[in-house]
Amino acid sequence: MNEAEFLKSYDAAAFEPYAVTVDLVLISIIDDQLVTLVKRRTQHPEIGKWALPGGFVGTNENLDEAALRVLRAKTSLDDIWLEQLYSFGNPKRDPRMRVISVAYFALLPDHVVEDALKRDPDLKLARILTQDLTDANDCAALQIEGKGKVETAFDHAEMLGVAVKRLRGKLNYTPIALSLLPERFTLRALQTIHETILDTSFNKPAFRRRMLDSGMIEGTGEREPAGGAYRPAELYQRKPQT
Amino acid sequence: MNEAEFLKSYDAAAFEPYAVTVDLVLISIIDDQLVTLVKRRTQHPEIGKWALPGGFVGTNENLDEAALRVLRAKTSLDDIWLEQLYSFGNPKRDPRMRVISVAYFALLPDHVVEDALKRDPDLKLARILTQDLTDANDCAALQIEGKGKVETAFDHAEMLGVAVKRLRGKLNYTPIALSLLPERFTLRALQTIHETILDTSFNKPAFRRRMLDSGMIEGTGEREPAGGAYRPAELYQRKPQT
DNA sequence: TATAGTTATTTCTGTTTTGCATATAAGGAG
DNA sequence: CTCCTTATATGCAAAACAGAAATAACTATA
Repeated sequence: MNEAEFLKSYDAAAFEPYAVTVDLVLISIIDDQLVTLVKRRTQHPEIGKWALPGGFVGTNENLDEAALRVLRAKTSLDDIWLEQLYSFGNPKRDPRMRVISVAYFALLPDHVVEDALKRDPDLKLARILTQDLTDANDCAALQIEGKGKVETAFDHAEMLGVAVKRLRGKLNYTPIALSLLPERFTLRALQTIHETILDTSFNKPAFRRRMLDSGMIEGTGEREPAGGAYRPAELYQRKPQT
Repeated sequence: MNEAEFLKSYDAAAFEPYAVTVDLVLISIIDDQLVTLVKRRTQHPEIGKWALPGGFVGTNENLDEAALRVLRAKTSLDDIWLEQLYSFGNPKRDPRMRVISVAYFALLPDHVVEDALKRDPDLKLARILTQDLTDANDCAALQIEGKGKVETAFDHAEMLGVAVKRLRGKLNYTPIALSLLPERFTLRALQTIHETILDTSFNKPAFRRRMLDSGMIEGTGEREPAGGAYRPAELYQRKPQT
């Protein structure tokens, strides 16, 4: 379609009934596995498939507010990091009508996930299978409990893939991983988070140095409660922004 | 607004006449200055202010296609790098109606800019003033010729700011800067591009090494045409993806 | 009370990267 | 042929980094 053809359809386009929605990729790490919150669709279209939580953008709220509202409905929301991810507007992405969806992306510490699962019994936890996420393929697959791969609704597999890629990219130069941990944490916990997200393993002293030198965290002189039969680790915390 | 209140307004929200548009931040570097293409608004609202080129998303095209169509209308488009930037949906951003705008971001080599200015005589070149772009402020100001700062329409200053920040962020780990250069270029030209975008200066041998080691470019054995009274530099080109 | 087992933390050492200074090369002008 | 300018290569010290090894702190058990 060139510019001239487009202009002819201009008025129609401007008033075609669009819907604008937000969809939330709510990522956490539980038992050293990358997981996300999904709901099973109970209606057509895409009935039976797994979908990200989402909702329409309200008349008087901006996009961030809509995302926060949906997030607040799912979680108790104390200090959740949330950012806009990408917008999806394929004309065929929803067969009912033209829907533009703005995907948002949040990281939840595990206790927030527990809370979310309690509040909304339809929410389920799905493991994100990153093997399917390659340079050539932006989509991630999901696995629910031991069931093997499950089908994802609409273009939500693509949203998941973009979220994981963004997460991986930001890990190196932002304190984003701290959003997955409680306020005080051990270096081992932080390293496990990094390793799970990037699907690699790191040398321990090197990782320690990298984190401390980055200025994102600082030691609190305190130790973790001595539970196991080993030396308790020091607790660290986020360093206030410079 | 909580979930219950929102649900009451649900049906209305779904069919409120939204418009979805794309706006293009078309960045180039001319005479060692960061510039972008803008049009002066001739109608209310925001009459007289400077706006980014944009257009409605058509009924049967996805967001990328809409952005490409608008870009194609402005340029001869041979091998332009284009990516989605961010979506803006403040309810008050356009007083006429609710408009969700998906901002896209492209880098144009200077000959493409010349072409664009010829095709659309309303397009003007504006210098991007990055001094106004700080950690606390996402907005960039514009300057047209020698006129000093000009006023920007809608939330376009914010779009510009986000674009410059994205550009700066990607410079280090992607071949994005090559989009601003012809196919073959000298290392000096590439360094000037980097310096202009980041508003710093680099050590020459170090920059050379960094670029060559990054694997993004490779030498072509050829030299630039010997024009000035000095040794002609070797011409480099983008290395095909590994 | 000692000792083994486990993990945390620090120290040490060699390697790689980086910034900068210097030297050399290639062209034109006079 | 000499001078001037810029490109490119080389050399070196400082800084950043990775990994191995040593040490510390704790529990459990003999």
